[in-house]
Amino acid sequence: MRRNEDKFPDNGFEAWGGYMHAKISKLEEQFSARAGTEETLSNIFNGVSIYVNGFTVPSADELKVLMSKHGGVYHVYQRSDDYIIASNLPDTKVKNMNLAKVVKPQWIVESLAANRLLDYRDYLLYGTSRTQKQINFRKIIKENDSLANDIKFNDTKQEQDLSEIHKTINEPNTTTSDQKPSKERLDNATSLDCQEILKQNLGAVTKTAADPEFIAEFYKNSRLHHISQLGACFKQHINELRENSNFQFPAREQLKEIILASNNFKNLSQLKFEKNKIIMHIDMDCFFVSVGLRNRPDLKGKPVAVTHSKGGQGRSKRPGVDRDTEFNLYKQNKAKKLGITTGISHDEIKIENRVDDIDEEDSKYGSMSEIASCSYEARAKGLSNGMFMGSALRLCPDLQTIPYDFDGYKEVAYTLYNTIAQYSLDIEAVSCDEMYLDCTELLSDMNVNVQGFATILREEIKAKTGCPCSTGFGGNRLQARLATKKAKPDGQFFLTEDLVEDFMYDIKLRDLPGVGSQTAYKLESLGHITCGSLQTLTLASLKSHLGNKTGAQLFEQCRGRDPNPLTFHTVRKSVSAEVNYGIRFENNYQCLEFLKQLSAEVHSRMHQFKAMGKCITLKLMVRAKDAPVETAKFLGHGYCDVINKSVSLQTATNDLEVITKEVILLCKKQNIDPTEMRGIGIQVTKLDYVTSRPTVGAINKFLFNNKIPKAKIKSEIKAELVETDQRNNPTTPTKSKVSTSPKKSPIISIKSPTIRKRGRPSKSLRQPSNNLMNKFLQGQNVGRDVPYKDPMIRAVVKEEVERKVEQSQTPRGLLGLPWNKVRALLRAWLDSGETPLQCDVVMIIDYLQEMVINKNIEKLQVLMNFLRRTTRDTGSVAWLEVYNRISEEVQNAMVAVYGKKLYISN
DNA sequence: ATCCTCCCCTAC
DNA sequence: TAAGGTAGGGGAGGAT
Repeated sequence: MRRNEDKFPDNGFEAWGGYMHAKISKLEEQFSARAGTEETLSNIFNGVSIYVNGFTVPSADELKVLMSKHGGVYHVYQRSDDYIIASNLPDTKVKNMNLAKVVKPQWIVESLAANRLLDYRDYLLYGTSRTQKQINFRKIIKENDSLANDIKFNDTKQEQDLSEIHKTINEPNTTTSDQKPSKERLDNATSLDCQEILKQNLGAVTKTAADPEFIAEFYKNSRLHHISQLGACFKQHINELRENSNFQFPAREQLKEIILASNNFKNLSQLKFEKNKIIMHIDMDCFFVSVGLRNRPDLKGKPVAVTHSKGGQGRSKRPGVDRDTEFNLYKQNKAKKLGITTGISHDEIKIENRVDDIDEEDSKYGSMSEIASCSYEARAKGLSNGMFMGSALRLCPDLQTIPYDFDGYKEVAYTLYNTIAQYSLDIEAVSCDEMYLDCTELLSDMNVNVQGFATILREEIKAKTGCPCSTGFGGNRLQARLATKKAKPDGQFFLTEDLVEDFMYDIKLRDLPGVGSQTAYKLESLGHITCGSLQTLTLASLKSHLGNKTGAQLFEQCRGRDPNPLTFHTVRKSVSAEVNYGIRFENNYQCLEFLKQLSAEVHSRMHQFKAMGKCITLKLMVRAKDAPVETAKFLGHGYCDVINKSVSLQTATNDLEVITKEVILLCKKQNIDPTEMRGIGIQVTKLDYVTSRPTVGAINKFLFNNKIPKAKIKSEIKAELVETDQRNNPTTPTKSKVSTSPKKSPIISIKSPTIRKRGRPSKSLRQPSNNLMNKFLQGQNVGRDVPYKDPMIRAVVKEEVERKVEQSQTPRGLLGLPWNKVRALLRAWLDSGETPLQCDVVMIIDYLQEMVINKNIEKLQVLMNFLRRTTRDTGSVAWLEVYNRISEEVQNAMVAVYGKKLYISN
């Protein structure tokens, strides 16, 4: 029995042990009861279980009946081995699901028609057909055509080449066992393409970054890449759920009913009203392992690790490898740094720790594959995530390894998030397997106590995903998180207010979020290991040792306090891609090609997030002077110097050519021998957001070709902001010329959702408070009788203004241009006869709304009249639509600002 | 004072 | 063999 349960003896929730099972079996009982009334007609679907996702034809109910009549199983909750029947899935779902078993309902229908179970793979919703592999094979050739300058394939030629390649591959004695295939083989190949294909299919050559397929291959296998991508993905998912939700949660009602219906559960009702906030932290237990064990129940209870390595001995030593020298460099560097400053890089400590774990002789040639996740049984033997397999095997010779299952992680994470989302959307996504939930409102609404809710939720998650999780509760995010740590594995813990002080006293500083090895080391050298001990330090002292912010944060944290609220909506601030593995160039050409590819990767991500950026940073890892050329870890980066160089553009861009050009320029400036490079990264910051395709619209072209002096724009924007700020601060006298109703002005910088639902600025303004704003604006007839006296609203206003000031440091779109210039631009745009682009329209709307907000009504009238006349003159329907939309949005802005539409005279 | 660049640190 | 990514917070120190 875990300690935390001892602290909370019988409060009835043990009875919940079977809650999910009860719920599921009840639903399934109903199903079989109903199904049982019909006789079984066939056994076509014997051994097949389905889960229906969304609207289908036949409907879920019909499918249910069909399954039961023909020997199959219908699940109300999705289980891991279910076929998922769906006719279409929303984009977000598609992104987050393992699509390998998402099947069209036709599969069922046609199987019935054929009176046998057809191959589901022919009915995959997003399927790659079974012949896909061959198609890909040809595609490689086509894609690489540009490289094969002189040789063009026609179809027949392709066939010949392919069969030749197959022949080559299949001849046993031609496969080389060396690191490289024999030179002659490559020279005999008919083209560069064939060489590539040969290399790939022989598997004899390991891909390095010089290979055009390397980035894709690397990312496909990189755990860190997946962790990072999934995390971002679920943050976005929550953003979207919140934007599209009506904040009704049917699961709550369901739960309430079950609670009411059952005597067993009555004592779960919340007896007292919890007046403080209750934050819940949910974290899956050793996530990767748990997901992997779903298919390997035989390994449950054993020490298990997820890794690329198969667990066998590492290969024999490669020539040139000198682990001692390399590890010593890390150690020396650490010592050197410690002598001069307390700062030590994360990486070195990480490596150093690993080195410490390794018995020199034993592990000199052990596998350097990293452990992504290990089970609690393995942890008991001293293993930890990130450890090398070599040292892990030494500590735990019977360690079982299982491979990665990235699709599985995604699927489970998706199920996890959607399960929680049935109860509340006050979720802060931390990563694919971890989140915070503000359940204050939820608990009082459902009239359930904390432990009861935790039990229900954990049961439900386990039932749906097959994976255990732990949850912690507390008055703030820090407490919730520490509670989870105590609860693990597969437990729950409520850190109540009265326990906090004692609880914090023994918490290790290293266990505080934000305190990593470096900070912990510094604190340790100050003589502090635990929170209790650190509480004796003064705020000033902490600040002087760790910096202002970090010091202040730690001061609060070691007392169990955490002023940071949950953030439900996230706005991305940078986009980057980096590869520090497999970087081995032979010449400048390969390096350049790689830079181009990596730029394309960043560009495509920017495109995906609709982001434009102003600042481009290139990060290079270069072999340090004394480091061995051959790294200890196969194709690793080894001991390196790191260089960061950035360039600030005048205008935000999402243009691939611009990015590539700047990146190459930055790289060339460093003048580094490409053969010494070990890692490359590209980051884009100072983001702006667009709604359009990255197509350069007419206005963008205009802006791009007519570079506006930075200083000028900056000063104009600053002036504008000062003005806005003043108007929005009730205590500051307003300077507006057209002040129709001064008391209403504070609300105006908040653009109503209808005004700001598109366009880049809306993104930055759409913050957690937006929901509040939404409700407020919808419920209150904005502009009539402005209730900004409400302190809550005022706080929101202030927040929005501050954010606006912060976001508007950079000029964007048309803002900052004089109105007559915009008029000229509009004319040129209309005259050009080009189809209006969404991004341009949004920019115009932004500009005009800005005029409304600035009460620049006269100039606005001129522009609107001009726009109306010229639109009429063009006689274009597309333009008429554009005009109508612009007009509508401007009117909306007027309602928000003045409380009424101002009709612009002709 | 405030901003910018180049780091470092942390988290998953 | 092996797949050492990525985003955000923050600090030091120089430029303005």
